[in-house]
Amino acid sequence: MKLARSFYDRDTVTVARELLGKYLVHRVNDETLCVRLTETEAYVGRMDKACHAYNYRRTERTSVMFGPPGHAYIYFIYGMYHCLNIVTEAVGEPSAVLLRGASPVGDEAALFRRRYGSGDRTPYRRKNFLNGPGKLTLAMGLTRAQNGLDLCGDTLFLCDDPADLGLPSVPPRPFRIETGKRIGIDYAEEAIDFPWRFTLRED
DNA sequence: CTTCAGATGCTCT
DNA sequence: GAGCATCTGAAGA
Repeated sequence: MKLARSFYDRDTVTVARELLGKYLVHRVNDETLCVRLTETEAYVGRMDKACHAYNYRRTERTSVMFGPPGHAYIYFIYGMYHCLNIVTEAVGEPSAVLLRGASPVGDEAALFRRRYGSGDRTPYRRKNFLNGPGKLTLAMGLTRAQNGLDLCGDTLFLCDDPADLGLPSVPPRPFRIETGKRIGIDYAEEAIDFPWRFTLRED
């Protein structure tokens, strides 16, 4: 079942935790790219110095976060990577969840091709395949071209069960959530220590 | 396992 | 012009 607008229209930290184990789907041409989310981070513009929209700072880049929840905020970083965020909370409250890690589901070959090209130059590696925000967007074929997309549409969305898409259904297993500090925000002063990074663990 | 440098270009001041 | 919500390969412990 596709996640509804109401799922995203909630407290950002809650959404970040509950996104773990959910499936991200991108339909492009005749391909269905799908991953299971394993790592997220919360960003809240109202009071979080790590957030691009801290203190309600509104620029062309951050404008999507000010809009309705359940949309994609995708930005370009370090000259060569993209990061995908899920916009949360009500209109006017700029906040989002950064998707930092996942595991492949379904057509792994399509994900590998986007991440490593044809494989001629870079060998396909299963290890560390989707454990980073830039890797995730690369494999899922996401760039600024998809910035602002409505996740309640049919192109890019999240769901509870990939079986609805004809993909192999993974039997749900219990997991625990590991909590920690966010990554790569050394400039964020007191917000450096916010425990807003969440990782799915199944031991 | 760890640290480290380099790549590379958009975004905001 | 400075900084960046990153990744990779190389080198060391």
